[in-house]
Amino acid sequence: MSDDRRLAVLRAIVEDYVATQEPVGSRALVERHRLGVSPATIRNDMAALEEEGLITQPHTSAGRIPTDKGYRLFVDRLAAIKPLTPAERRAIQTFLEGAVDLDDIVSRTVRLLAQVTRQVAVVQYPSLSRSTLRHVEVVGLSPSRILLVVITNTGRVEQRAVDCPVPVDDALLGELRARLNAVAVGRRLTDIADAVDGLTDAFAAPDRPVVSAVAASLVESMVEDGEERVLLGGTANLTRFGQDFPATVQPVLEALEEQVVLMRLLGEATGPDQVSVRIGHENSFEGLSGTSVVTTGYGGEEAVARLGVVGPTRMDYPGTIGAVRAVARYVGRILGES
Amino acid sequence: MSDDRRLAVLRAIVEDYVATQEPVGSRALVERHRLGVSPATIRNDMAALEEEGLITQPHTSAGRIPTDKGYRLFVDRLAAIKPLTPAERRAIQTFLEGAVDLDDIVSRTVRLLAQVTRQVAVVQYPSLSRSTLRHVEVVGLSPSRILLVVITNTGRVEQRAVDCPVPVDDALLGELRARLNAVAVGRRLTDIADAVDGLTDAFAAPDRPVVSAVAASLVESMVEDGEERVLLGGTANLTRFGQDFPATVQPVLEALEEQVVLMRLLGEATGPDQVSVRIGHENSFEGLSGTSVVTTGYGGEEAVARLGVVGPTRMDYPGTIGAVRAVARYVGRILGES
DNA sequence: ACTTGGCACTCAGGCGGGACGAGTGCCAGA
DNA sequence: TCTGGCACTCGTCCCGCCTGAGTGCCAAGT
Repeated sequence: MSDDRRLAVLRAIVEDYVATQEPVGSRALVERHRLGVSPATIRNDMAALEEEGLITQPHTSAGRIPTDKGYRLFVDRLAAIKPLTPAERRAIQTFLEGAVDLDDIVSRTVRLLAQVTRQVAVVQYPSLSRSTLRHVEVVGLSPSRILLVVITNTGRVEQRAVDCPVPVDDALLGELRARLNAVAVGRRLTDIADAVDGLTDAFAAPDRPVVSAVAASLVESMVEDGEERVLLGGTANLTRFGQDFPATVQPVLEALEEQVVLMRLLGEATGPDQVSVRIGHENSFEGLSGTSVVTTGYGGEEAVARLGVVGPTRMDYPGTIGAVRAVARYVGRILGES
Repeated sequence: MSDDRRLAVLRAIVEDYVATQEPVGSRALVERHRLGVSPATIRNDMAALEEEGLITQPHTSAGRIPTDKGYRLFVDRLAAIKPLTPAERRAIQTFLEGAVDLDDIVSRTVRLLAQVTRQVAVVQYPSLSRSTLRHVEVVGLSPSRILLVVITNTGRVEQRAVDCPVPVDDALLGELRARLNAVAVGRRLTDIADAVDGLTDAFAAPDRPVVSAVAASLVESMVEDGEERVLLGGTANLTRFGQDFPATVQPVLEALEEQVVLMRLLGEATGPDQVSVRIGHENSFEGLSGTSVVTTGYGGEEAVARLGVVGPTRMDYPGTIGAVRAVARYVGRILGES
C-alpha cells in the first residue's frame, strides 16, 4: 500500500473540497486528478485515511471531507505556497502607494488584504514596544489637565490625558517638555521607565507631584496600550462562509469585536516570512473552531507587528499563505521607506 | 369610520410586528390590544390602511406588516419616545466612566450604543471643523521628512507626514513651530487657511518652500480628513437580522465598510436632541433599503459630531430613539468635562 | 353609517412516501 | 495489490395532501 498515493489522495480531497465546498467521492476524484487507479482503490485509501482521522464523512452515503488534522497535514507537508499572479502584485502595489500617514497605511493594508484573500483581514498597528521614541509633547488642556503626546520612529502617535494634582503653568510645561525629551528621545519605549526614573529629583519640590504623575502616565501608556491596537476589515466576506448562517457567523463576529481576542488571534511574534497557520480547534477560542487563522509578522527584521486573515477552515491555504506573506513584505517595505 | 381607530390599528400592527417578527392578523390584534371591536371591523380598517400604502401582506392569507411609509407615520405621529430604564441609565454611566482619552471615549461609546440598542452602532469622531486649534507640533522624522501633529481643544490629535523639498535643520523646525503656534492657536480649524496665509513671508527666502509645504499640508489635512473618521461596532447584531441571511446582510456589511457611506449615513447636522430617523428606502443607498438609521448629534450646543445606529426597518423605534438620545447626552456631558 | 357574524376562498407550510442517485464496504478474481 | 461488481445505505428531491391562518365580501343588526 503506497504511502505516497494515500497522501496524494488527501491532497486531492483537500483541493477539491476547497474548490467545490462539497464532500468529494471516489469517482469524482479519479476523474479530476490523474491518479491512474480505479475508484475502488481510492476507496481503500480513503478508508485508511479516515482510520487515521485525516478525513471524515458527514453522513454514510456522502463523500469525504478533510478534518482539522487533515488540513494540518496538508499545510505542513503537501502545500506548495502559491505565488501571486502579476495582476495581484500590481494591485498590491498600486493599492499601497500614496498612503500619507501611518493610519492610512494600516487602513489601506487591511482593505487590501481583505480584498486579495476574500476573507476577514486583521492588521495590528506597529507595536510600541519595539520602536523608539522620537518626541514627547506636553500640552496644557486646562490648568489641571495635561495632554501627553508621544511620537515614535514608526510614525505612530499616542495621546493621553493626565490629571494634575496641582495647577501647572507654562514655564513648568516647557521645562517638563525639555527634560522629558532630553532623557527619553531615542530610547526604546520599553526602556522609558528607566529613563524617566530619576527625573522627578531634577525639579523643584512643589512641582514634583505633577512630574511624577506625568512620568507615571507616560510609562503606563506604553505598557497598557502597548500592543493593543488592531484594525479589522472585510467582514462582508463572512457572508460567503457557508450554509447554516447565523449559527456559524455570529460567534465569529462576536469574537472579532473583542480586541483581546483579536490580539490573541494574531499570536506570538515569529520571524518575518514565517507564516503561522492555526486550523480550527487549534486556535483555543471557542466559537472560532470553524475558522482558520493565517498570520505573519511584518515591518523590518524585527517584525514590528503582525497581520493576517481569518477564514473558514475550508480555505485555499496555499493562496492565502502566499497573499498574506506578499502583503506583509510590501507593507514592510513601505514602512521602511517612511 | 373613525380615523383615530385606524391609526390605533396601525400602531398596534407596528408594535406587534416588531415584537414577534411575524405578520399580524386581525384576530391576534383584537386579542392582544383592547380595541373593543371585532376582527371583522379590524379587517376593514386594515383594507383601508393597505389602500393608503401603510401596510401590506407578504402573500394572500397572511397577516399584515407595515411598509416603510407605515413606519414613517408611526414614528412621526404615533410613537412616544421610550425613556430608559434605571438599569440602562446606570449601565451607560458606569460604561462611560473612566475613559482616559478621546479614542477611549469614542470606542466605549460605540460599544455601549451597540449593547444598549442591540444593533450596529456608528460614532463619528468629534469633527475638526468646529473645534479650535490647541497646539501644533512639528517633528523631524528625517532630514527631508517632517511629521506634523495637530492637537485640538476636543482632545483630538491628527498627524500627517510632509515631504520637504529641501533638508531642514532643527533651528528652522523650532522657528516653524513657534510661528505656527503663534498665528494659529485658538483659531477654528476652518479658519486656519487664513491664519497661515502670510506666514511664508516671515521666513528667510531659502526656507520658504519648506514653510509653504508645511502650511499647505496643514490646511489640507483639515479639509480632507475633516469629518471622515468614524468608528463602527456591534456588527454581530446583524445576525439577528432575519431569515434569508446572506442576501440581506451582505450588502449591509459591505456598505458599512465604506467610510464614505458611513458618513452619508450619519447625515447632516441637526441640533442636539433632534433625532433623525431614516427608514428603508429613505436612505438613498441601495442595499440599505431593508434598514433604518437613527442618528443624532452630540457634544455641546453646536453638535460637534454625530452618532447613531443601523438596524432592520422592523426595529423598536421608541426604544432605539430613546437610547440614542440618552447616549448622545451622556457622551456630550463627558466630553464637556474633559 | 358602522359594525358584526358568517362563509367561501386562498395559500404557505408541514408531513409522508416514493424514486433517484451518489457513495460506500466488501468480496472474489486477476 | 489492484480491480470490477454488487448489495446496501441514506440524504435529497419531488409530489400530493391536508391543515390552519387569514382574508374579502355580504347580508343582517344596531
